[in-house]
Amino acid sequence: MELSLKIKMNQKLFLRNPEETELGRKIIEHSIILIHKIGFEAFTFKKLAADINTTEAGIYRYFENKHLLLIYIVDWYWSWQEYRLLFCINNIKKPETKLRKAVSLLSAPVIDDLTTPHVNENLLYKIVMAEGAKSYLTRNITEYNEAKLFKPYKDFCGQIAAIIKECNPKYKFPRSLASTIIEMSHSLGFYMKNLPSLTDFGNSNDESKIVSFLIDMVFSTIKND
Amino acid sequence: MELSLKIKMNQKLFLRNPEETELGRKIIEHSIILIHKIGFEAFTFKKLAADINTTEAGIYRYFENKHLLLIYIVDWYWSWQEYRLLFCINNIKKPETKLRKAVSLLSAPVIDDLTTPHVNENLLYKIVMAEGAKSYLTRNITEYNEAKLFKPYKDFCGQIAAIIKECNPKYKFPRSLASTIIEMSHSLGFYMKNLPSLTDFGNSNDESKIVSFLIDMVFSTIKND
DNA sequence: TTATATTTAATAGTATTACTACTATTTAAA
DNA sequence: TTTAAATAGTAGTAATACTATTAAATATAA
Repeated sequence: MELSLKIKMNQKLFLRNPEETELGRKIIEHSIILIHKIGFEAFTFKKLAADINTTEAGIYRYFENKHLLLIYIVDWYWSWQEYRLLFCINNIKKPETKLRKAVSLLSAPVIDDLTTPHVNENLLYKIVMAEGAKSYLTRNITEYNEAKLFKPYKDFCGQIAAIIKECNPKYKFPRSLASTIIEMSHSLGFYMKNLPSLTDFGNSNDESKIVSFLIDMVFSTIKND
Repeated sequence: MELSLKIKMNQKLFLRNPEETELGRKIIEHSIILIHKIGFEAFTFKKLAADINTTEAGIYRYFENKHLLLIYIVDWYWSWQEYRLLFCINNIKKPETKLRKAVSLLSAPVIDDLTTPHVNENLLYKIVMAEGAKSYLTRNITEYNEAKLFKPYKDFCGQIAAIIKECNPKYKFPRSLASTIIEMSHSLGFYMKNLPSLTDFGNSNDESKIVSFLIDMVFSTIKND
């Protein structure tokens, strides 16, 4: 069986849909590789153009600027994570088990999903960890939010919040706890590698410790009622 | 009584100490005002120079680039918060009370500290909320970390972790929990204003709800042993 | 088929940014 | 008073983030 996964993206992210042409797909594929390699600050459309044998203007026909391209790939990531989450908790009845799986999913290092040929999820995971916050830390946040550009992240947060509410319908702060889990699963992964003294894990590179910390915190919090 | 608070900053942050000259203090004062006004991305040394009647090159004599200036003011903020924390928990014996005070300190909106004439702490608090993560989300993180540029943030985290350990010496993840509190007190404040559906507070602008959420989470977590 | 739109792409520009090098001026020391 | 050290200003440059113009390819209509 050969599957190919396609995620429908918000039209306001691009001038022309990169999914629809060979050049567009190459832009996505190589922007992930290049941002991972040199970082978002040093990343330019000119360098990307050189990598895929097109011109700077060629890329501007797809994306208005590099920030919207970042939001595009970050949105793609959260949509993919939501799909993965729903897939992996399907048929599970116990909400506690679902929550445990969700936390593991977020903290475990990602391996490349072969149903998406032009997206390397492992690199994308690292980009979201190191640059993801920059997608919403912008002066345009209100405008972008009104255009629903942060919907995938919010939807994912909503899914986790719903599971938390299943575990304890009386718990007062399901959304805040959900964003805490999501945010910290990535932040602690970043800290562990770069600023290990902000964690209790050294730079052990052992993500299972992040899972232990978060699971303990989450279940203590929602059971304490 | 007239007090004047001075924080000793890491020498590697600057080429010439901005605390020591009138121009230097103006650079700090107006960079805070300008970054708050137009955001870190749009902020340039040229615009700052125009604001304080000097030249671009004049500012380059103090700071190598705008990113190091950002780290400077963010470092200043965390050093100041640590000083505030130690001041406000002084003479308090019960570690639980200390922890409660610490969380409130982090989430409450800051008012200008008059002992620091050239720093507007209220604006600085907003900058750290909206741009603070950019100080360490950089390709130079390893180099900067080796130069101890993130020490003030780590020290602050260490103080909170120590209080957590006082509350429950057996708790396994004091540092991770400390960074969670610090990170989320700011993130949730930002979300509440900009992406309210990621919280349970609407855009009520009521920071006391963040405090309730965090206090409940922290004490549930450390007591559950 | 030919003429004419329409789409697509490459070239060559511009304003701004992030610096650096050089020159002039002021201040301080010998 | 001379000289040197510190400070400030001017004028550049390479790169960035775009935009406007022009050229080529493709599709459609007469």
